[in-house]
Amino acid sequence: MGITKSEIFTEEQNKLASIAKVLGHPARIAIIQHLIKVNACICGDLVEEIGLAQPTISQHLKELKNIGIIKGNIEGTSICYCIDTANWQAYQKQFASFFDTLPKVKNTKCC
Amino acid sequence: MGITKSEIFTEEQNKLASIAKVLGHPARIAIIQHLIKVNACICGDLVEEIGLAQPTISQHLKELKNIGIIKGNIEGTSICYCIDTANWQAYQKQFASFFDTLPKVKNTKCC
DNA sequence: TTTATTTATTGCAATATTACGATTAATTAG
DNA sequence: CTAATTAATCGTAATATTGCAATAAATAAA
Repeated sequence: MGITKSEIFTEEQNKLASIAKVLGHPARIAIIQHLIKVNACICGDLVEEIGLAQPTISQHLKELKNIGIIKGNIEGTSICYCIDTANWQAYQKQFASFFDTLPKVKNTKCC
Repeated sequence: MGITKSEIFTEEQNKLASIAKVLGHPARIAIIQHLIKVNACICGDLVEEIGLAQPTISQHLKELKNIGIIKGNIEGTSICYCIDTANWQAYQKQFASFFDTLPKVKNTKCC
């Protein structure tokens, strides 16, 4: 069906999955890494840097903006994008605590 | 096109994205969380616990196994699944260092 | 060997994603 | 106002994902 049954999962599970999903594309990872590297830049810079068409980069930026991991500021005819630090740190914590839930002790039951 | 241009990205970007992509579905988050909770269990348990059809759970298990975040051990007619601790910790570090690349200082350029 | 149990695979329908050309805003410069 | 610049949106093609019924495979129990 191609449609996720989100209603059978907790809000926490859906939220974490939706963030992971957005991070689940190399172009979006590359966009984030470049934004961190240069602090802030415009869409056209990312088009050059990454090598995808402008509408494609614009679409990826939209998804990153949707979950709030980046934000854009209008500057004349262009839009200056950068990481949304507050949300970044919140997501950092969410992933950290997700990975931290695994006990450090060895499995005994099987595996 | 629905096809990702992986060749224009670094191996690191593709790897991180592919892990995030697998984590980008609430059913797979739920499977992981249940495996951590009960240490190890079989496919049938997850079908009951999560409420998706057996082939669907089996497919999600396959994707989790593909990136090595879980592993399965044959036990009679059933297969005992659990977290692959070594890979788990490797991925934990990868995500941690990804999130850590953002400097803690304030943006000055824009945003 | 037959039956039961458990999981994987196949095949399919519905929907989502990725990518881009063409076009449309929106703003600035002249 | 007009032209130039920049980014968003629209439309569309190709492919991927999600989910499940039906079936197959693999092992254990009788």
